[in-house]
Amino acid sequence: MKLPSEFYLQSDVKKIARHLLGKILCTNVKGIYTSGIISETEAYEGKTDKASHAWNGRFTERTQTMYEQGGIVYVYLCYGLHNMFNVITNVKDIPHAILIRAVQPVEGIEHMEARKGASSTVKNFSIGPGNVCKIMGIDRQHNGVSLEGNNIWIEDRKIRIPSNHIQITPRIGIDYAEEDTARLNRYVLKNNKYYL
DNA sequence: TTGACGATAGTCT
DNA sequence: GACTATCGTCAAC
Repeated sequence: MKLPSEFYLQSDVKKIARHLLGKILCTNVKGIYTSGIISETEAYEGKTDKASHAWNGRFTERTQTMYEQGGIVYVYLCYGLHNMFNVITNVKDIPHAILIRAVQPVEGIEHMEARKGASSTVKNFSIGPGNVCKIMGIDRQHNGVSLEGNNIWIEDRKIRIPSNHIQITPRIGIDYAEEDTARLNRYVLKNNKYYL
C-alpha cells in the first residue's frame, strides 16, 4: 500500500504532484495514528524556480534536505509559527519538492481535533499547509524523515481521480517569485468540500 | 552579529 | 476584507 521509493524518484515533479492527489497521507506521531486524503499540492521545480528555496542552486543548512534523494520529508517554519510539509522528489542533488496544501481527514479525526483545538466541522479545518501540519502532528523534527519509515508515509488505496476533477492553477502566496508566480504548478481536487 | 522578511492563520472590523 | 502575531533563516555588514 505504501508508495514505492521509485514513485518519488521520477523526474517530472509536476506529474508527481498531480498523482499525489487522492493518495493517503498517514502519520504516526507519539503513538497517535492519523490519515487523510491529499487534496491539494504544489510543485516546486528546484533550481529553475524562483519560488523554490533552492532556486539557482541555493544551498544552505535549511535547504540541504531538498537536495537529498526523493522519498523524504522537508519541513520548515514559515512566519515564525507555521510548519510547512513538503515531499522531496527526484534523485540526489535535484532539489524538487511538493508542498501539501490540503488534506481530507480520514482516520483519527478526534486526534486531529485535539491537536488543533477545534471541531473538524470548522471551515478550513484541514485546508492550508500550516493546518495540514498541525492536524497531522508534523513539525520540524520530521525534517529529513524517510517516507519509507513508520512515522510519516503515503499510501495508495486505489482512489481514482478522473482528470476532469483536477483543477490546475497558479501557485499562491509567492508574489516574490516574479515571473515564476504564474507557473501552473498547483493541483486541486475539485468537487470536494475539503478544498477552498 | 544583525536586520529584514516570509510557500500563513486567526482574529477583528 | 484588512490587520498582525511571531521567530527561524539567510545574506549583508
